[in-house]
Amino acid sequence: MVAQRVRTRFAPSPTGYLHVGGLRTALYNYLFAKKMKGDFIIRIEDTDQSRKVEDAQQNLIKTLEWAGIIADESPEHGGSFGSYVQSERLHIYREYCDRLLEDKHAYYCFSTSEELEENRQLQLKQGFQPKYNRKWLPEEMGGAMPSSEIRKKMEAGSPYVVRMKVPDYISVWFEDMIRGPVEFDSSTIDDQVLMKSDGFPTYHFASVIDDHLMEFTHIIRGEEWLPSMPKHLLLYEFFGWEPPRFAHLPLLLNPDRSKLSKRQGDVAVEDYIRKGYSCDAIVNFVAMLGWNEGEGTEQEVYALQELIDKFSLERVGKAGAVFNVEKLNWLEKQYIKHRPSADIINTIRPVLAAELAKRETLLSVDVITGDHYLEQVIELMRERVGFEHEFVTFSSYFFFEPESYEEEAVKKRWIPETNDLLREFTAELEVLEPFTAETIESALKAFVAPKGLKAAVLIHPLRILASGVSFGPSLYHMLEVLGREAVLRRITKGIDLISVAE
RNA sequence: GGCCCCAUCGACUAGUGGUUAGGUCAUCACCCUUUCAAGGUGGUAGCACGGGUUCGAAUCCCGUUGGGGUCACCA
Repeated sequence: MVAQRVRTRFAPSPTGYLHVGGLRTALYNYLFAKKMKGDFIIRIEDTDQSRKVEDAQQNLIKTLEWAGIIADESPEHGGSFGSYVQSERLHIYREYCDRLLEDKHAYYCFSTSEELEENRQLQLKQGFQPKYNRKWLPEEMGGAMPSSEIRKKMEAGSPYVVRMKVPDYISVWFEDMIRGPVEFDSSTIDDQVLMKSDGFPTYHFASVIDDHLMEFTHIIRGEEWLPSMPKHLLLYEFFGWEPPRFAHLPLLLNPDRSKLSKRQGDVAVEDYIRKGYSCDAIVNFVAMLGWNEGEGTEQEVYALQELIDKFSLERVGKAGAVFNVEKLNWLEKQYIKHRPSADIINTIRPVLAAELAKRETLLSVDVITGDHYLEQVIELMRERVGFEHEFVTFSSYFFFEPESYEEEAVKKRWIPETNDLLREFTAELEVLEPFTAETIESALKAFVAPKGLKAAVLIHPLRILASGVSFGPSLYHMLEVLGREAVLRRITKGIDLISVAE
């Protein structure tokens, strides 16, 4: 057999936002395809019109692209295997359904949902596993329903579904690329509905047909699909198609080890984007949830291209992984530490603009929105923030006057002489030339030494007056960036306020 | 409940018969230090249990327990 070009897919249903588990599934499909020099495709599974959400499709694709996962073929970009939206392929499913009907691998079923439910309850009460009772299985297929009855219903225009006829007592086997051999007994499988009464196919039917027609070589999906493998395999067999290779990924888990879900934290990728996580960190983090390079590697930080180069399905683990935000936070910090300031400026400028629209600043807007100023703030703060937007929000004193002073810190750092010392030192700052971290530092030390005081008696009050808070970057550098005018203004104002307070 | 999957520190994991069971996050202590971070050093902490196989099991087999998934005209 000639080696085929690898084709993988991510097939979400447009019912809302992109789930982080979905992101990982998409990512692994993408990484595997790219690693194998193949194609990654997005297909939209919208066979349930009732759950369809407006704009979900575009959002899904947009979010994947945000993460750097670009499809080679998709509803948005086209491709030669379209349409990539299942609701636009109804005629195809109809055609293949007819084939199954003709070959006696499927049959019409006119049972109503009430009837089905009644049957289920009855079986439950009798202690049986609930299963479709095959009431409408035709006589010629081994059932009890005469074809005349079926014809009568048809002619009356009664609503129906099409079910697949699962053979009794055969074993279905396949080799999962992650889990190895898995075996099922067909007697535990229900006669799955293939076509719903609204004329739409079910997931199971549509995905098998599309996976074959779109020539996917590998199906990489979540473990929750493992139990429906026999249905899918049987369909391949009915059609005489060779199934692709399958890999079922372990689930992403809540801290309590149940399937990752809302209610126990955020599950939408959009939630994390909104909080300020970068695509670098999210992708890196999610990639490591279930995959690792192995072989004694101690690397934790991987760029997307690096993941592509190193990815392999063999190194995907079998056990579920807890989505641990702590480590994600750490990763985010790693990226912030090393990201070029120009990139950071691009993302924080809008944040700053939004703040500026809300609040007055006494600083020069031209200066504080300029590259030079922002770059200085970034270099002072990059090891102290958890998210990029915190360059603005966490250290707002670089852009706005402090509105209050940390009470505890004032109490701790103020002695009776503090304000007098501050006044005296201010006079020196006024004439200091140039006004740099270096000169401020030596001025302060020279000021304090003859008095037999420690630098700390001024350092802490200065920080509090200049920033409003007791923590932050190097004081001297902070004052330099703020500039003489702002520093003097803040000290003067602060002395007044704090004197009054005492 | 039936079926299926899974099982190394609190979390993510390395480990494929012989290791003082390694790394990262978190946590604790110390160092650095004007604060907060960052960084450095060190520490606490793990092979679910029971049987086999073997000279030797975290590693192989069986069972138990535990966890999870799935049993729709949803995907």
